[in-house]
Amino acid sequence: MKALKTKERFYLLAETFQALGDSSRVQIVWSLAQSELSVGALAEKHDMSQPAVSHHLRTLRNMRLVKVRKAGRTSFYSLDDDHIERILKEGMRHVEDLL
Amino acid sequence: MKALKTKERFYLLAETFQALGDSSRVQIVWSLAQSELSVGALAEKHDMSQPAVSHHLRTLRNMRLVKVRKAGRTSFYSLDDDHIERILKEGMRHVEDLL
DNA sequence: TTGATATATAAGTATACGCTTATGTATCGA
DNA sequence: TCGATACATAAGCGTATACTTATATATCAA
Repeated sequence: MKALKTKERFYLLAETFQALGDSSRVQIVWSLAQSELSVGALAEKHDMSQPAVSHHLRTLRNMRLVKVRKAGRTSFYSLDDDHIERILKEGMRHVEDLL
Repeated sequence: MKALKTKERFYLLAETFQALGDSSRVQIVWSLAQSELSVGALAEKHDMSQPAVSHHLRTLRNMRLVKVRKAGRTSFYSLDDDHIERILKEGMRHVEDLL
């Protein structure tokens, strides 16, 4: 698995950015960069339906941007690794320069 | 223009990542991180049609990820600022961890 | 000016995506 | 066990996006 073709790496890279390329998802990820949150808490915080949040979290999980910790019937989500927050912050710095 | 609403900043952030969230575009941007290139050179390098490349470059220009320098009938593209390359590299580090 | 080159734009089409509504699954409390 | 809670998944719909083909604009060379 180590010797993945260059094209496939770029494909994964694009998929990663695409996962962040939605207003709802990037706000979810931003919230998770501050603290671990449950699905319901995310839905309430961002005024979204529970299925919509769940769907977005699956997209983010697929790209390993977030991870789950299950406790009883509650699923707590958090960022999967340190890269994610750096990508977000660097992206936000770019956006701030646009203003 | 400085006091942009939080929601709008996240919307721009999502648009920025979305611009990078395509396999063709992210490869184009990666190439431009190495050197300035013309539209034709990019089309040849990545085996894409000229209109397709031009269209992608417009998307990237809209988010100020790339900039143009015109010389005669040739348009040379390069990255717009330093954030872009850092976002790419950090994203690639995340992807490498997936392998 | 004429033809060729380099890029940009437009129109049309096929696919992908995000939302809502409805339903399924698992866990807890009584 | 039964009902309620928390989350996940499925289906369906409307919109957005990425490509190709065709055409427009601008510059250079002769």
